[in-house]
Amino acid sequence: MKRGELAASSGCNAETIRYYEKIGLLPAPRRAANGYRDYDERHEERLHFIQRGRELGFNIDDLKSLLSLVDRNAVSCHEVEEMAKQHLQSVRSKISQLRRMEAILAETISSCSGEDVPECPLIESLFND
Amino acid sequence: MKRGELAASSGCNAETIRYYEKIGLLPAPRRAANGYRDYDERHEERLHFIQRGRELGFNIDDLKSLLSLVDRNAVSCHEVEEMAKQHLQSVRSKISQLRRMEAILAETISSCSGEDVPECPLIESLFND
DNA sequence: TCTTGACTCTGTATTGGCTACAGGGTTTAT
DNA sequence: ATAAACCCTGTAGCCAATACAGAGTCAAGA
Repeated sequence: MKRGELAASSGCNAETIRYYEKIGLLPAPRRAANGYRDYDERHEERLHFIQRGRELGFNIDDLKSLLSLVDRNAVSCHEVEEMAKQHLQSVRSKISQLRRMEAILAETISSCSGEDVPECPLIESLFND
Repeated sequence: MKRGELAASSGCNAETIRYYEKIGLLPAPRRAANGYRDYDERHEERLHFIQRGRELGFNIDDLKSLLSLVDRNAVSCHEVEEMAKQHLQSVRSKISQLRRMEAILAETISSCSGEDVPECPLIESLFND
């Protein structure tokens, strides 16, 4: 499986795959005679893991730890749980931040006359605390 | 008002103030005899505007547009409303994405035994699906 | 008065997580 | 046979800051 094929099957950008290899997230695959990377299903699985993790907001270092746990073949459920809990907390705080933003935006928009007047409540809400 | 004072009064990092000037978001202030930047209340207000906007998730370009409307002294409420609406939409989509993450994380954590077993539901949920 | 520390100046490098490009080689389809 | 589409490498760029190096300036204490 060449890089472009893995990219297509995973939906991951082909350059990103090379990047993941460079930073040590995805192991370097064996090379075909022509020098092309040759991936197998294990790479596919691992890339999928990485993609899922990224979607869920784990950063590269988180994923390195998670994958090192996997690689040791001695996954301590407890360690993983701890990371996930911390992560859940940060997700929840992001949600509440965004909710505040949402409320303010929605409110100021609703108070907007939509006319060509110099008094725009949105602009004003940005100036005045 | 020197840079450090503006930084202290606004809570903005002093380097960030210089950065905002460099990218044309905050106008260059006049210089004191010693070459130090000398800010006035107008800079303070504008920086506050920028900070509020960034908090609300507007990016630098958004803020440039908003500030150019302000500077033209011809704020069209309608233009601003459009930007805010688009932005509100993106905020809402971020929220719903995070909600999904939250649900998956919460679910997998709750299915976690917490023991030192090699079958970790969280890890598995990242591999499978 | 001297000195020490805190500030300011400039330009540049670094961060994270990619993405894009330049300049070459190879494969595939027509 | 040739053109398009892929692959290789290394490097530069993106956003929104942040940090650092090396120099100048200022205010307070000994």
